[in-house]
Amino acid sequence: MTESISPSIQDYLKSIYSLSGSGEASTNALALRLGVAPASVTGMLQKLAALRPPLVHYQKHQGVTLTAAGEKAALEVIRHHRLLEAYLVESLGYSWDAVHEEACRLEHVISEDFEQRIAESLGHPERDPHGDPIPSANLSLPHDISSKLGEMRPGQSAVVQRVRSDDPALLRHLGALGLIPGAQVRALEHSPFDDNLTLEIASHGPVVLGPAITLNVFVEVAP
Amino acid sequence: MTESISPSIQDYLKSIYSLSGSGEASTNALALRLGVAPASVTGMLQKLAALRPPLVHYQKHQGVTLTAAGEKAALEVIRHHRLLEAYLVESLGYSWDAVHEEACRLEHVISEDFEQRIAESLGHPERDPHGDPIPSANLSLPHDISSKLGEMRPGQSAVVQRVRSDDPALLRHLGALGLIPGAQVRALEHSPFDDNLTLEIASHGPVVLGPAITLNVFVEVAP
DNA sequence: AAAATAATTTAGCCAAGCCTAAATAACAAT
DNA sequence: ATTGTTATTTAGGCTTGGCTAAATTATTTT
Repeated sequence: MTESISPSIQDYLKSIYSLSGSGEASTNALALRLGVAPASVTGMLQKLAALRPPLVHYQKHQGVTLTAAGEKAALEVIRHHRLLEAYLVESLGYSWDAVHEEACRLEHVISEDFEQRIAESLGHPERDPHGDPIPSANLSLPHDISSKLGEMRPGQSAVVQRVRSDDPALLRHLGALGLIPGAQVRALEHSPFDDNLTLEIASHGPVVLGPAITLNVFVEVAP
Repeated sequence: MTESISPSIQDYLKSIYSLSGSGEASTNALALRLGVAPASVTGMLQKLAALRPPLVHYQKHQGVTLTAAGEKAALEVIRHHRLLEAYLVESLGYSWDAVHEEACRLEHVISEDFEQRIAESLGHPERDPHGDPIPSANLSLPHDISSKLGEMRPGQSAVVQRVRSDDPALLRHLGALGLIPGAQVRALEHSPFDDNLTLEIASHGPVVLGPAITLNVFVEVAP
């Protein structure tokens, strides 16, 4: 029935899933994200499209998107990954900057039984430690209504929803600033040319943040 | 320095370790245990012996044993495996017959950090759910002084130490009998020809057990 | 000791996933 | 429209860890 979906394939599906949020994923972008030569990506895409059932829609030179089967497989891996991240933090005392790598290795090998048990022991959490939503057991995801921190303007208040980064150093930095999911923030000032944002973070001092940070933190702006 | 030790190599080392408890491991025995053709084993053994440092002592037609480096690597994997089995039972509510398969997949991918955290959270256990000793963090193992249940004779009492099996069905059966590590038993009768043993298991009725069982359960006989 | 059997090794092959180098297609700019 | 640039694909190879079939070595039996 379903051809075995190798760890490598799972990684491709994950990457295609996140890159094709905005349209189609390009060969180059995938190669960059996967740390692999573009030619290798082409080869794999051809293979994924030739599987029965196909996991991707692929036509030469036109990027790639997931089929329904591909998306299902991707969401299964993403659920594993995010549940694991939550479990590592909640139950084993990992810090949020150390979980990504471990989850990346574990996500390919845990059983559905394991998945269910950690989900249960965590009380079926809806978000991982970075604020990313965890696909439910039937693989549905809530609609995302957050906007970028960098789009806030002076006077607006918001709650941090999600931090998009796997870089331990950046995550530690954000943690030290208190810029973590749930944090209350208020925009104080915006510099038009460098796009810096001066931000007041509840229970921490005000800070000036560049776009490298503000474009990767997502917030829900207060009404 | 150390060439990367792939999951496949780890499996070979594990198998060589347990098979060479009694002397040297043969190509055929390894093939059988690993579920692989004998020719594949030969190929891998040649490779393991050619690594720098070599992981095995190997000479054509003469079986194989681990080098110091090979044994270290084997014990690391075994520590992972047994700690994981303990963790799955203690912290995630697995039954003892379901942990082997999961641990077999996880053992190759967990980090030293993960290992340390589960060891700590379990209070550095000395045995896994089947009674197998867990190598300590510095990879030492206690000397085993147990004997086979099948060697008990009427009148002797003992405590079950260890059950050697990965077969879920057998483990469930033993669990139902109460024949688990820690159980107190007394030999009532021994049939010389079929080697059956009639055993009284504390808090359970007496049962007659064949050698398929009694040779795979290890006990410490009371003085 | 020779022959039969069993165990092991060699030889040659395959699939998965990666690589580099060369060819081609798409896109942008004059 | 032609040229240059960039993105992508093709072609050919490599490594890992398997496989089968045939050859060889070891062991047992007669």
